[in-house]
Amino acid sequence: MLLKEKPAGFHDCEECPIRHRAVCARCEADELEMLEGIKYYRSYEAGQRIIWSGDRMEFVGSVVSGIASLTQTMEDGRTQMVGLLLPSDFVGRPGRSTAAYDVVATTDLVMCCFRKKPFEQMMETTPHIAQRLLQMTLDELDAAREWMLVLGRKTAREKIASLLAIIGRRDAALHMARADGMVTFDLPLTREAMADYLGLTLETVSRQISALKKDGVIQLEGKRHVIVPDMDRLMEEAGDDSDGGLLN
Amino acid sequence: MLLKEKPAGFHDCEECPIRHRAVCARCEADELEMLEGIKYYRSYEAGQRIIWSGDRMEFVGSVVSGIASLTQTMEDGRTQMVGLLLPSDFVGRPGRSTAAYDVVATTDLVMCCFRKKPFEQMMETTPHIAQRLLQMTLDELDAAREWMLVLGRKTAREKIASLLAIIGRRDAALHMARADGMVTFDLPLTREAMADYLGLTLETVSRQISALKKDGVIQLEGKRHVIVPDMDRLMEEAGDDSDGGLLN
DNA sequence: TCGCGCGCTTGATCTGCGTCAATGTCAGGG
DNA sequence: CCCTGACATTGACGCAGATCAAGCGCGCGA
Repeated sequence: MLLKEKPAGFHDCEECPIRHRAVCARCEADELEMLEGIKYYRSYEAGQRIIWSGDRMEFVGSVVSGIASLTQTMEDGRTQMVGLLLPSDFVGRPGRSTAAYDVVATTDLVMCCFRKKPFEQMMETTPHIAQRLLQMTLDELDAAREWMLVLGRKTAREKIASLLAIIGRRDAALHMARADGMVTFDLPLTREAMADYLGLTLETVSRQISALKKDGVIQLEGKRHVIVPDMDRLMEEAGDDSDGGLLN
Repeated sequence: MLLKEKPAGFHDCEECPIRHRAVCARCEADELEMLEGIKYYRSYEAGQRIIWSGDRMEFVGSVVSGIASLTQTMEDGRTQMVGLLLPSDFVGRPGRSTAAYDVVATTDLVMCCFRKKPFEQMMETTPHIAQRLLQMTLDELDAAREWMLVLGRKTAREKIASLLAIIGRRDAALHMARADGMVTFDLPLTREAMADYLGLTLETVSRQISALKKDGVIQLEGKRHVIVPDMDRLMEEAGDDSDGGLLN
């Protein structure tokens, strides 16, 4: 759905992720903003497909709120999620005209979009955009490669722990670590989506979550709300020696 | 080993991959060339480790000849290859000071290196470099994500077929397709390296290669030389619906 | 020329996870 | 209130691929 107004809580350039964390490290978004009809907001419902693999890409943009996922599917239906897009993450590929993966709204979602052609022209005349995009793309590449280790070499239990650690870490950074060291968050994914991300079946995901719960690594409230009493323990379960953050 | 001379066959900027396929889409390498001591060549022997994960990165560069691989290793020794670097591929990450993965020379290798600091300064003043690097990084990201599907969802047989298809395709493009449609190449990897790339054990790699041979999908001359009578058949075995090339 | 070691193959057995199937839980709608 | 459908859990069973182990082929240095 195309939004006539900027979504509530997002005024002008100020809170727009393009400005803060994505393209516009030095406020090129202001300039984009001024170009009539280039920038617009759009909302999607959970489960809605935003882009089909192979489609023409009409826009690039970034996630304002909600979660989207990049997935690849084989003819026989096997699917693998290849990227999890969180608020401020960039979608699309300057210089390529057709999409390489499906993009699906995993939760209700608001995107901030730019028409592709003018954006590309903008990129050529405004060096900071390319430099900023390069940094973001390198971050995504690192994340993808870290995930390759998870997919290729970790056990089901370690996979689950890795996923929980990533989501937990991100949430801890967002909401500040709690005094008692506990980390708490809602899982934004169904068991099936987790399975697609981890290269498992949903049954295995469910079993391993139950096992982690039984062993006291996590606690559950309902199906989706996770409490991690000891983040270090969780990361140990994940077989994780990395610091997880981007150290630079 | 630091080379005093440019390696045979590589004169000035002309054949340097930085010029042709990597950073220097519009000949910035000429400028770099002029900066004393910034650019140099270096050779490594097969098996030699070029960079340890966590090390300070002193340089960025690109592969001139040979094959390098990016690998991640867990404390217990499980390792996953997260990238295969072929001639013209870029190594290193502007803006980050420590390496995130091990880089290992899989074959004898020659690299073309730039000292990192001056290269970064160069990038700020020469927009085309960042734009070129962005395109390359996006390509690598696509490759990494395609590989996530292989790691997460494909069977051992499909994994092997996928790897052979990638190498074969690349080689076919390089040496031009043969009239009879056969594709022929040498495997640049040991069975163990293939296993690390595919998230398998070397025994499984060996067995599946034998199986593909028995079924007539490939032929072998010695251990390493592969003949693919029918590339389409191989790609079918790989479960591959993608075009493989970058369509743009 | 021989022996040594490395890369590779092949066999036997084990096991983690996929598969199939039944059941549980909960929110929303009539 | 119950019915329905989406999501999740749990159990029984089988198989692809890991693990353990033995042996092969070939290049290389003594």
